[in-house]
Formats: sequence, structure tokens, C-alpha cells
Amino acid sequence: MPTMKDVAHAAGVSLGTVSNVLNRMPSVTKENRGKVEEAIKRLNYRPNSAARTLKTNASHSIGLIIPDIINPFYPEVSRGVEDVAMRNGYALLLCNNDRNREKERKYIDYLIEKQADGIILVKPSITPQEIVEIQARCAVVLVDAPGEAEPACDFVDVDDFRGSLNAMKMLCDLGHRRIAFIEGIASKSGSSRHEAYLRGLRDCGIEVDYALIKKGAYDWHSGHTCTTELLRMPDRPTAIFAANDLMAIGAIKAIHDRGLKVPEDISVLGYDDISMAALCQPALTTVRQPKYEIGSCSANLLLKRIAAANAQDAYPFQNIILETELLIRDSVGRCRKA
Amino acid sequence: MPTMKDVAHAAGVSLGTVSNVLNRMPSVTKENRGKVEEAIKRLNYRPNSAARTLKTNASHSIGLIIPDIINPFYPEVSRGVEDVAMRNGYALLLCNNDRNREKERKYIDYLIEKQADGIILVKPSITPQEIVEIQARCAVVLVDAPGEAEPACDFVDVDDFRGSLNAMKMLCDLGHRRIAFIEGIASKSGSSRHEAYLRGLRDCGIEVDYALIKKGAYDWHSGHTCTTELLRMPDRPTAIFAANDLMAIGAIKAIHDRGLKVPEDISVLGYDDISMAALCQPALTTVRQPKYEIGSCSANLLLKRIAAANAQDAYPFQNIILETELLIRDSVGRCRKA
DNA sequence: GTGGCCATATGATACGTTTCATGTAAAACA
DNA sequence: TGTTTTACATGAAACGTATCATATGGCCAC
Repeated sequence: MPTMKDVAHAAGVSLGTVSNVLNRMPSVTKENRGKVEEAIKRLNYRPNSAARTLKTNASHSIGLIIPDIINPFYPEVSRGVEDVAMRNGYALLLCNNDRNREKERKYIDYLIEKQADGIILVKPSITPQEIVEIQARCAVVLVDAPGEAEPACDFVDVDDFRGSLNAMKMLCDLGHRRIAFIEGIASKSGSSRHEAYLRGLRDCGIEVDYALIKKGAYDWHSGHTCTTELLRMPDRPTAIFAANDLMAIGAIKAIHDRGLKVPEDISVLGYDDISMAALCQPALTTVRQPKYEIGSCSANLLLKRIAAANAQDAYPFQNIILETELLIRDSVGRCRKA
Repeated sequence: MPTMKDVAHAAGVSLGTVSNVLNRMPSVTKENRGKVEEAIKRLNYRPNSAARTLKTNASHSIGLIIPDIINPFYPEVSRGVEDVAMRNGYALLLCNNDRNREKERKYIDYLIEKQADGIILVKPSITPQEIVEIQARCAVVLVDAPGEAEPACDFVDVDDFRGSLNAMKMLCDLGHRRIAFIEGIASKSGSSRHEAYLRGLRDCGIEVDYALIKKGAYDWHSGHTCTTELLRMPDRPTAIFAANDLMAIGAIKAIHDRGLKVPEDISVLGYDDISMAALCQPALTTVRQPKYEIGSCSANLLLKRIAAANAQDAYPFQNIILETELLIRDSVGRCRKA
């Protein structure tokens, strides 16, 4: 592979001049610039980014650590990240940690070793203490981080409480009084939805029936089994709020299996708006999370932080809260039960 | 950040010894190894992979260029790639080209500049000539490449012809004679499915009715509109074979919109087995593509090629054809029309 | 014609590794 | 004991780039 030295020789100029041409420095005569550009083309020269990284201490790549790209929530998030990264000349290193603490640690170390300029950590399980250590080495943005001990860090979150409360209000407005909740695995966003469920009931003057709260696991299957249990109740719910779409779709399936209809017999409300939500039968009424924006905002935040770090100016950590949107489709209807 | 030199100094040994410890060379005494390891821990030293890449000419990272991670087909593919890559100490650089020739070129150049050891190109649109040029710089594996001029390259494909033919046979065996086909955008895999459709009809002695062949675009919407047209025909089909699941789901929706039932009135057959296929109503009978395996096989092939290149031994290009699987669910039934 | 100034070009140096030729001391042998 | 072999350890050199102090030459003012 040809190097800058080869280019310099071929163009009859010095190494420094080639460097100046490559880095768009103004102090190069038209003539030399032309000679260098010609030589680059002729030799088919490509810069070696490893050498550049070694010298400048900037790899122009960022890492994205997510639970699992197969989870229908994350492709859009990662696309948002990638678009912003690439638009700014940054490459994206993708890592799936399967919500496994150890894998997460390993990936972080790996990205640091790869000289990533920054890392976006989605649903991190590491401790605030560890985050501080990482920040000493590269920029960090947290997405949907556990809230208990919010560390000094940039982060992006979704206002799940507001989104869920809003959805609950709609259910109540449609006359539903017996509303079940299928929750997910414990997490900040999960507990926000749970709290909003309780608060929503209270706001409407409905007493909580804890038998209507079921523990799911964010997957289709648990939505199905939880719903089957709910349907066996003597006084079954007229609406089900599932903490994510996958469980909501499982719920619809369980309702159909029982020979009942959605939304005529039971209304089903989801959360997330994964692509399948619009296509299932009936189309799922759900709370849309701004998935792409989660990714693009995180990436923007990260790039700003990287730029600040390079310029040695520390500005305060930012905290972006994105809003949800209630998407009214076909799976929720007015309560028919007098 | 501490460097190897700092470690060497702290441990009271030479640079070479530290390097030998880091690279697991056997020729280091237990004593020195211990001293070095202690120093590494104490200083919290991390290797600088940019320097290593510069020296060894191996970045231990590979690129994956796909159309779009949001397309439900690709998350699993990319997960397959990532698992294999990471298991072998390679990082994954993810790029979405939106099936745009220019973006594809740009990403390839970018990956080469980043010193990627290899690139997996999914549905590439570049020319065989260009592929040869890239191969001079790094390993390449092609997935679902246009077949017209198969270049000298490793590649992974799916036997779409066989998979589709098999599915067509099932439709015929169930008594269907008027079978419609909704095709996708022209591509190798697309035309295989089309050919298998024609061949399947011929094998069963059914004459082709070109009015039953509609041009879709692999998206939900085109499946819906094509089907709506088909349903308006005086002698409408009893089965629809869509070239992918998204269009099949659109077809089901169109059929429902018309007040008809799947599979009682019309059978619908998909292709791909995206995650939503199992969850839609009725669950979609479809031809499963081994998506994860497409990714993992490609990555394995690529790593082998990289290893061979490093060892200077050129072995013949490999050509892996993966098989599909017919998944019989609920959207296809026996033909009711006497 | 001289001195000073600006614009541009030069090339040595350093970044953090790996590698390899060379050095050293202990072990093995005669 | 003296010589050869073995086992490790050493540190200089090189990978391809960016940077910066220094050099060069053209231009202007006096």
C-alpha cells in the first residue's frame, strides 16, 4: 500500500505538504496541491487511519452497546445513531450485550482498547462508579439508565411516566374501570410505566385491584400467559395495558384463542410502537417511543461531548427527555360493559 | 494514559518483556510475568489498538454493509455476524447503505481507510471489477450478490429457487390452481423466486396466467395494493404467494379489509420468516430464510479468508448455499373452490 | 541594494506498539 | 575448570501519520 511518503516522492514535494493537502490546510499553493492530488489518484493512495489515530489520539469511531439488535426496539435506535455518526465522519461499532453485566464490561473495555472516542450505553447495568472510570477514557452517553443513582453523565431518556399516564387517561375516558397491567422486567422505564398505571387509576378514582397486575418479561410469550390468566378471572378486565408491544400482541393472541374479540370484548394497549404494531390484527393502539430520535439525540450529545473534550472545555452534563406519542389505532375501544 | 513503556518502568523490566507478556509469549519467567501483570493492574494499563494496528497491519475489525438495519430481515443477519466476530476478537463496524450505490462506495472506501480486515457486502450493487480492486486491500464476502457475473470471491447465498419451488408444490398439493405471485424488486433472489413460481406451476401442469403476477416493492403497502387489485378480478386467485413476508402481511390485511378470511377464502404464503410472521393473525405460513446463519457463515468465511491472507496462502474461493425451511402455520389451507 | 516580512515548504520528531538482532547469565557437558 | 548450549531479557528500529521549528525565496519599503 502506498503511503504519504510515496505520494510526496511521486509529487516531488515534502511529507508536510502532502499532509497539508490531505488536511485541507490553506497554506499550499495551487500548483503543489494539484501535483499532490494527481499523485494521490495515480498511486490510489488511501490514508491509514490507524496511524492517524495513533498520532492524533482520535479514532473517529464510537461504540453503541445495546441489549440485542434482534429486539425490534433497537434497529431504529441504532439507525439513528449511525446516521448522525456517519454524517459527522464517525464509524459505528455495534455491540450486543444480551443484558449481561459481564459482556457489557467486556465490551466497554474492548471499545476503550479500540480507542473509541465515545460510547453510547443503552440500558446499562454498570455502576455509577464504573461510569466515572470510563469517562476518564472516553465520552459516555447513557440511555435508559437506572435512575437510583444518576451519575454525573450526559443522558437521554423517554418520559415514560407521562406517556403511560396519558394512555391510562384515554382508557378511563373510554369508560374502562377494570384495567389490567402486564408489567415487564424491573427497570427505570418499566417502573415509570407501572407508577403511571397506579397513578392513572387513582386520578380516575378507581381502586387498585392487585390481582389485575401481572408480571411479564417483555416477550410475546409472557404476554400470552399473563392474559390467559386474566381471562380466567370471574370478573375479567375490560382493558389490558401491556408494558410493551410484544406482550400486547401476545395478549391479543390469547384473547383470540379464547374466542373473544379485540377491542369489542377487551381493549389492548401497547407500548413502544414497534413496526409490527401497525401491522397486526387489529392494528395496535400504543404509545410510540421516539426510537430513531433516541439514537440520533444520543449520538449528537456524544459528538458534542467528544468535541468539548478535545477542546478541553468542560460544559455541564446534559439531560434530554424525549416525549412519547399516543397512537390511536384499532385495538382499544369504548368499554361495552355497563 | 499509561503506555507499555510506563508498565515496563513500573515493573522494572524492558519493553520487550512487557510485549511478550501481553502477547502470551511463553519465553517469560514466572517472576517477570508476575511483576508485569501487577504493574498493568496497578497502572490500569490498556493496550492501544491503534498502535498495534499500525505495527501489525491488522485492525481486528470487520465491516458489515447492509441495506438498512430497520428492515426486519437484517437484525438477525447482523447479530450472526457480530457473534462470530466478537467470539474471535473482531469488532463490527455497521453501515447502512439504503441500497444506494454511492453510499455503498463511500462506505467501502471508509472501511478500507479504517483498516478493516474484511468486509461483508450484503446485496452489493458494485461491479465485479470494483470487487477485485477491494480484494487487493481487504477480504470480501458477498451475500446475495447479483448473479449475472459472479466474480472471483467468497460468497454466501440462500437457495431461494428450491425453497420457493417447495412452497409452490405445497400450494398445488393443497389443490390450489389459481395461484397469484407478488414479486419484489428485481434481484437475484427475487428472480429465483419468480422462476420457481413459474416452474412450480408448470410442474403441476397449470398454465401461467400473467394477470396473476403483480409487481410489488418488498414493502407492506405494495402487498396491500397488489392484493386489492387481485381481489377485484372476476376469477380471483385462491392462493397468493408473496415474495416476502411484509408483502404477505399486507396481502392478509387487504383480504380482511375486503371481508374475506385467510385461509378459508384465500391462502397466503410469505417468504423470509421475519419475527412478525409468527405473531400476525393468522400466523403466516412462510419460507424461513436462515438469517442468523447467513450472518454467522459470512463472518466465518470472512475470518478464514483473513487468516489465509495473513498466512499468505491463497485457497480457492468458497461458495456457500444455505437451505430454507418451509414453516407451515395458519395462513395456508386446502383449496375450498371445487 | 539592504533589511525585514510574509507565504510557503521542509523534514525531523513523536505517537505506542511489535519485532529482531544482540546481550547475558545460568545450565549442561566434556 | 573451561566450553558450549539454552533460556531469557534487552532496547533500537520501524509502522504511517501530524506537527512544529526552521529554512527558503519572493516581495515590499526604505
